[in-house]
Amino acid sequence: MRSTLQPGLTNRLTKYLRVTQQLIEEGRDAISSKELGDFTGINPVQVRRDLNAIGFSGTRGVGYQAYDLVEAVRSILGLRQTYNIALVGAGNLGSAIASSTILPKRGFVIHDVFDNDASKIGRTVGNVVVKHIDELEKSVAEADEIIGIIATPAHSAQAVAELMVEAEIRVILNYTDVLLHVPSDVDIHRIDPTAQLMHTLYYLTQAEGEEAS
Amino acid sequence: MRSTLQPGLTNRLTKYLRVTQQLIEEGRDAISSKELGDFTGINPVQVRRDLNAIGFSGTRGVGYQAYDLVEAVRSILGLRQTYNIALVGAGNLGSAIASSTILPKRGFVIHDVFDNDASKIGRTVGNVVVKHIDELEKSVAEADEIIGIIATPAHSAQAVAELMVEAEIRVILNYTDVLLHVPSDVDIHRIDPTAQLMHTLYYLTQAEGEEAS
DNA sequence: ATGTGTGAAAAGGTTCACAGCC
DNA sequence: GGCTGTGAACCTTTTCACACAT
Repeated sequence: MRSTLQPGLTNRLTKYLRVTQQLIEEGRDAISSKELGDFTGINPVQVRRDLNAIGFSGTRGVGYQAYDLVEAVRSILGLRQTYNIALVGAGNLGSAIASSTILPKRGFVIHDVFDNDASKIGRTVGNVVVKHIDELEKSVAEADEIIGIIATPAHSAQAVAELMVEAEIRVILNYTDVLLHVPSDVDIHRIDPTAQLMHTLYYLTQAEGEEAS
Repeated sequence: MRSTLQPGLTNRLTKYLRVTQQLIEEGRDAISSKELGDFTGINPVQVRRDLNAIGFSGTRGVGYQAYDLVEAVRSILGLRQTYNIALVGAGNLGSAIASSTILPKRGFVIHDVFDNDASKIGRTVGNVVVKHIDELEKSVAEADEIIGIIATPAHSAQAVAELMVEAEIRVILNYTDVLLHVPSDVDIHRIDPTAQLMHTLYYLTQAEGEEAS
């Protein structure tokens, strides 16, 4: 509980956490810095320095104890509680998110799902019953939700974001491709698959131009 | 067409590109480095240095010309062609991805959709007819696809990845939460919303612990 | 042998400060 | 006034090299 960790470090720790959790599910026991590096795209030396920095040690010639590593990282990051999430949009995308196993595995629970389409209200997606968007503020307050997910058509996204801000949501995951305008104390994260594609394709096409050997 | 740009730079350029394209859609004409910084989370000074590095200039007191900026970045990154994509999984998630506007806007076309569920074959998602997964290799070769998206249930993901590798797909976008094991010349990108959440929540909860004023 | 731990050097990013053009 | 352009100091990350434990 000492001073705040650096942004880069915490970001990398979350990556180690996800990879290690998955490897544990595959039945793995010990994990090397090289493996963590391969799966996260982070340099193995950096991995070792990071784990060292949070006071976690491996055994030479073997690697790091997977289960202990997960516990160490979770306790350092303070990720021991679960967070309730408000999801807006009960279409294909919203349904997919609500039934995904990714969120619950990391301590996130889709606690409420909202839509403005009367035909969807009352249906069940994932484990929850879809409510009308008008109930958002009340539900968010009741379930103490600080995270919201926008999975609506693009044209509704800004309006939904404003409702969320009004309801004191602090972090918004935006699955649409519109730029949301919100106060600066609200964190926006856009899920944009093209970001990674563009970056990767640049190197792929570069490499093709250099066929010389 | 000179030497390869640094990874960090290309990565940031894609962010400027996305934000600028969106602002243009909102009718904007000129954009300041501060705005680009706010929407991308990148330091404004860094933004100016980056644009300078690719030889793009703004006008003092005004900012950067949005349309020209998009063109400059696209030509530097070589993102002028369109790429055909093979999408596997025609459930809720696959349908959502196939009908999303994000990909086409950036030059990506969902050209083929596959599933192994007979009841889905022949249906239309987005603009394309769902084919049986057995046709993947042939379709990928015909449409020259080097990008694949996995939007299946988790238990099929590894098998699909292997089919894609077999079909010479080079870049895989993985929407499931399994760790895919593939040869190292294949790029895997996992769409994981929790990465950003965990990182953000760490700072949010830290801040709460420091209520001192 | 294999994989951690760590010093030292180099590269990349961030921040401050300020000059210069609209 | 507003915002770009850039030098200089500083911090973070990457990489090389090698000692050391199992």
